[in-house]
Amino acid sequence: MAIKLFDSELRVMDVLWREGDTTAKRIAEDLKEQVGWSKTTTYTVIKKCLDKGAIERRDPNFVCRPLITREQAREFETTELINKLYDGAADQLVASILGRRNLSPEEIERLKRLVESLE
Amino acid sequence: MAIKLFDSELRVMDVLWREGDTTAKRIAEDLKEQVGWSKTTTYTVIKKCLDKGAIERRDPNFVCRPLITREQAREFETTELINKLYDGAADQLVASILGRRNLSPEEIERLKRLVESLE
DNA sequence: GCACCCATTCTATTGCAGTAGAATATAATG
DNA sequence: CATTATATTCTACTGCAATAGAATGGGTGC
Repeated sequence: MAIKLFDSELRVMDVLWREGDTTAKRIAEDLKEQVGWSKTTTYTVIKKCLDKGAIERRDPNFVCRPLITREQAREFETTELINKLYDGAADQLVASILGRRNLSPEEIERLKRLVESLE
Repeated sequence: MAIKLFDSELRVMDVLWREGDTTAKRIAEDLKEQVGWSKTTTYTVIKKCLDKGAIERRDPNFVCRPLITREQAREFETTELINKLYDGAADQLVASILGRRNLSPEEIERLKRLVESLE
């Protein structure tokens, strides 16, 4: 399940992740609204997603269903970043973020609890 | 200090981050070795870095010095990722990594201490 | 001061993501 | 059915990152 999704494809996926199974028509309407895409652009990108197995099509009505979860996409992109800039060490990325001090007190609190819950 | 560095540019920067100030000639040699780049490719990319202020040139000898730190580049790219896939919430990214369970016990231990040291 | 070699710049090519218009198929309507 | 409108596909264009060859410049030994 390691598929690179391009930015345009992520836009389509994002609609599906937020709204669940959705007709192509509806996706096109949403993205027209959200990012001004022509509807043919949306259909083209949907096709790319289908071709690479990121979504599947159900008929009638060209209903699109995501086959990749948001978490999978996150993991893929994050791993890519870690390899590109953090020498492949995930904890370096985490350390870097924690060291930035632009986290809110609430975020810190949540993270503390999260880390403690490990193990 | 918010400059987007492309992958090719990051290769040049990486040499500078690892080795410190370095002549263009030497960078070209390194990257020829490491990634098989033609030396003109390296010079072209160095020029891009110069133009966007990521490095500066000292003469004689075309010595390149990085003006952007590795940490700045990391922060930029990481923020980009967070905005693209994590709804702009840094802690979601951290949570996602922590939840992956491909961290070693040592890493977990280090992170625990790190998080606890936050205020 | 000239010829040669290497350093550097200039200019061009390529590949691909992003975008959408033209063409076609399918569904709705009278 | 025939006609129109809408949904869907096909094909093409564009911009730009990546890469490098050709052209130029500058130093060095003779």
